[in-house]
Amino acid sequence: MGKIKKYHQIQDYIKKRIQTQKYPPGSYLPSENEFCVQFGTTRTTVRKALDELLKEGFIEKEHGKGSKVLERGKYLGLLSVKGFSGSTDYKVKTKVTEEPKIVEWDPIIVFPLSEDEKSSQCVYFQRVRYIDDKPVVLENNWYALNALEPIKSNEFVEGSFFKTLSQEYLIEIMGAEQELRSVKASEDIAKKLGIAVGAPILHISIRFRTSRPNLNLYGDLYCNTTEYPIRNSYFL
Amino acid sequence: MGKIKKYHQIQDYIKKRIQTQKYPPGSYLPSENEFCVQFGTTRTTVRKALDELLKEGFIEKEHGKGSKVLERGKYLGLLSVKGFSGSTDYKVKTKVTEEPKIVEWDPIIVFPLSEDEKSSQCVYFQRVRYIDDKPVVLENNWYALNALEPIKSNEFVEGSFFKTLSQEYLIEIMGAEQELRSVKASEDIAKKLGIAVGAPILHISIRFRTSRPNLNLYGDLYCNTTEYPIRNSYFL
DNA sequence: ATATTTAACTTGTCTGTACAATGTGGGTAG
DNA sequence: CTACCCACATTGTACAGACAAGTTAAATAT
Repeated sequence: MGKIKKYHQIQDYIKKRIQTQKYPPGSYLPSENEFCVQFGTTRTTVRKALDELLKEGFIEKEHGKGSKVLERGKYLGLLSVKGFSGSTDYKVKTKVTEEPKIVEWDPIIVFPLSEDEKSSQCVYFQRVRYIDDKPVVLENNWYALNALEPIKSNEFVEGSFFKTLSQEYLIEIMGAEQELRSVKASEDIAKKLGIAVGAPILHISIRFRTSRPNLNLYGDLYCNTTEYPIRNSYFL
Repeated sequence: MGKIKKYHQIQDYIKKRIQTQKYPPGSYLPSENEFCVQFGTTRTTVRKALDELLKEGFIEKEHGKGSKVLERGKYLGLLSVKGFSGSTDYKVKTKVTEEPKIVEWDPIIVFPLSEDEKSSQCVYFQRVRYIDDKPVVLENNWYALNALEPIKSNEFVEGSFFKTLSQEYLIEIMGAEQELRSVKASEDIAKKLGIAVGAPILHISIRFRTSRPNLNLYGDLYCNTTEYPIRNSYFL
């Protein structure tokens, strides 16, 4: 064997089939013994692969039953508007207010760009999130053009940019850094969120790290938290 | 063997020695083979125990060298003031403005209390965090009296409440939920943080889950983010 | 028909072994 | 003295097998 690790091959094989919905969320993977036969290996190695997928949040294991495929993107630790995921209390709608287009980097991004990113132009788009038909979050996004092609918003899988990355490009979010500030709403933001100028607004700057080496996603969010606070939970 | 799992015994043994500083941060654990001899088992089992400690963030492994004890509380996902941990750019000081005392639950806590907690009184204390001698964070904390005795602030290990929990009571933080709001500073808060009334302030409500079954720690924080934004990063 | 038992299948724990890959320090050759 | 090499300790990967524990559905007994 060269440098390729067997458990890593198995892990990637299964991950790819999950991402492309060949193992859809909620379904059970083939049993460990079936994978052993398929890959001509032992349970130790198959279990190592499944353990990795467990840590990455792709599957969950049920003693005596099997390994179940999870809905990816219940992002642990990711900030989300209270009631966003799972809860059906609120109707969340997203409107793309600026179609993805190629522009220069915006100096508003607080994170230092890599040389690779600086040398490239970037793709920018803007969305507004509505809850109960009221605008709550204004979201700006950027990424380097040389790391990922522009994606038209009407090509978004189920209207979601992140789902598109996972299912169409096999790119996963590996982590993120965020900076939070409480600021007064500017005239422009106040107008877009339908609030008074000077009202307290939560400003969040995010850098998402992805599984594609040179691809970072940058976000700049403005949240009206008076009615819907931002939630964040993490475990382990 | 009954129901006790061998790897769990080893895991707990090592964890306890880390918590009580018998394996201090930065040091290396005995090798896997040494643990094998000590516990009369095989490397597979020892490695399983170490894997768990790895996931819990107690150790980190270095190929060819050994397992190094980590400083606990490089809080994955926990909100921290930019530059707080590790960075020596800022001098962070903490002042206890309200000594731990027994009071009734404050209705400001946004999380629902358990029946067990409601039936108990609670311990309350307040601290102010200073960076470069300027007040930046006002922090209120509560926990149920029937889950943990009151701890005097002069008994805090290195002035830290969380270090005290870990080292003196072997209680670890298992996770947390947070709610973030951008609000206007009230008169009281403005005075304590030395800012103007009505200035935008980041209000964070936290519930920490701990390894002690009935113990939750509740926090209510007010942050002046104009100079020092709040940072939050997570990975995996 | 209903309740119980059994068998088959699944994941979880553990033993024992072997070799690969990495890091360290000492010895050797230049 | 320096640079290289080698033996050694450590963690990483993988194999093969055994039994425990939880789940499910079919077979059996009532």
